Amino acid sequence: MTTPPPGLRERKKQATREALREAALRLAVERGPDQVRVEDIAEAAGVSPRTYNNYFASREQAIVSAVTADREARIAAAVAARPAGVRLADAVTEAVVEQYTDTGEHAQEALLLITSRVALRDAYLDTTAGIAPPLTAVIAERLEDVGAHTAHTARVLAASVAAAVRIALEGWLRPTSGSAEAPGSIGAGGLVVPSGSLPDQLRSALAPLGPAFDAAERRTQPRDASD
Amino acid sequence: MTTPPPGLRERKKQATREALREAALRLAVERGPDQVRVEDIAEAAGVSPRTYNNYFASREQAIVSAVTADREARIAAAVAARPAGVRLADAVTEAVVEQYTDTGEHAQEALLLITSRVALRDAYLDTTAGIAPPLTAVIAERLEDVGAHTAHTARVLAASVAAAVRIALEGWLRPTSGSAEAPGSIGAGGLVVPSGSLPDQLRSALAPLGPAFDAAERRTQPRDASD
DNA sequence: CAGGAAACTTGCGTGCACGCAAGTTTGCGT
DNA sequence: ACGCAAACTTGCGTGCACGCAAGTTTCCTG
Repeated sequence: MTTPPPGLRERKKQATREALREAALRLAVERGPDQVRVEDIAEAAGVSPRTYNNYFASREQAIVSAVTADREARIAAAVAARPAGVRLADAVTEAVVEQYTDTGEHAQEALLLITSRVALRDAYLDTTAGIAPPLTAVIAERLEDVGAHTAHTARVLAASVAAAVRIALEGWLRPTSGSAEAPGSIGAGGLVVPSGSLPDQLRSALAPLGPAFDAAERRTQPRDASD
Repeated sequence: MTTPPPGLRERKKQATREALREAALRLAVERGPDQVRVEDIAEAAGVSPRTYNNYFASREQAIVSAVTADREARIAAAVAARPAGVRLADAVTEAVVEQYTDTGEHAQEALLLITSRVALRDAYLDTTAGIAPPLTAVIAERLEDVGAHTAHTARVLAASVAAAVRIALEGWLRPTSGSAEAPGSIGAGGLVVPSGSLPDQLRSALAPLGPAFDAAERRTQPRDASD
């Protein structure tokens, strides 16, 4: 199920993707993000510029993906790894915190780079949307009910988590000035917490969703209170 | 506060934006979306192409915005208009349903056009993100607690609503047929008209968030159970 | 072990987003 | 009333996303 035959073709594809990721990040760090053209990345990875954006839709995406990589899959796996007894809300929260705080080795340097450019920051924030699909799957699995209604609920919850994570990240790397506030809207709580620790931001952003998770769990397993 | 003196400059700006919206939609309906260039829209609105995308970041955005227009503000207003007694979750749900089902006059034709092109469909879905900021403000106002914590909660809830709405819309116009229609004929044979009631989709997508709203409300007004 | 289909790469061409630096208009203070 | 400063428009140039139509590699089936 995981890899029946990995397929030679598929491995080359992943290798190319990885090469592009690495090249994009390396060049961005070396020269500064604005001095890197798609052509350069493609050349460093040994493919044509046209092939480059068969893999990435934007220059920023390539750089950022070197950091986010397979974070989506990791989060889902981390949730699945939690024992079935714990509150689903807690399982998700801890899994998210775990995967976002464990930045890895050179990721720190990359994050510094990312925060330095608005376009990169935005691309990084956009990656949060990517955690929804795998989260949907793993949440649906926890809500063992197989009804279509449950599937729908899982999807909404996963998307909400993604949105909350995005908000947390936005708050965390707030020191940026470029804000795209909607015109005509009143100051919607403009005074947000001066970025504290990332785990705290994540937890407090996810907290409001707790009751929604609890209710969803209760609907499918009302009997299971002390198991 | 709402309109001290609108300012002459600001009105011209809005007029230009409106002209671009209208021109974009009209041309797209007349010729088919792929036969409309930014240059055409700009010319029809009487501005330069460069000015055009001081207003819109993409061609699709201009077309879609003619339909969505000030839906964001309307939703927020609709929420604010509900009596303070009702469940916040219900207020939000009904406001959203109200504003999305009331398609308006010629919006039906436009929606047909939008569903016919993937790029337009995506742009339309992206507009759901725009309802979050005004929703945040109005939700925060309902949760009368002034703490920063409440502001944060409001933001997360608003973003979750936006995500849920997006999911509902995705499900609504799911029939993602290829629709590689030949240029020049719109509404020829690709009846992509999604069935299923949109209000139902919206309600069931928003339902899972109900408990989260309830909990948020309870936190700020715990005494008020039989008022 | 061929043969062929499906997938992937790539050169080419088009339209577009956006930075930059004038030029022009609006609005305000003196 | 006058002129200044900020905001808006716009021509120009650059890099990029992406459709299209070969050419090439991988994989499967008879």
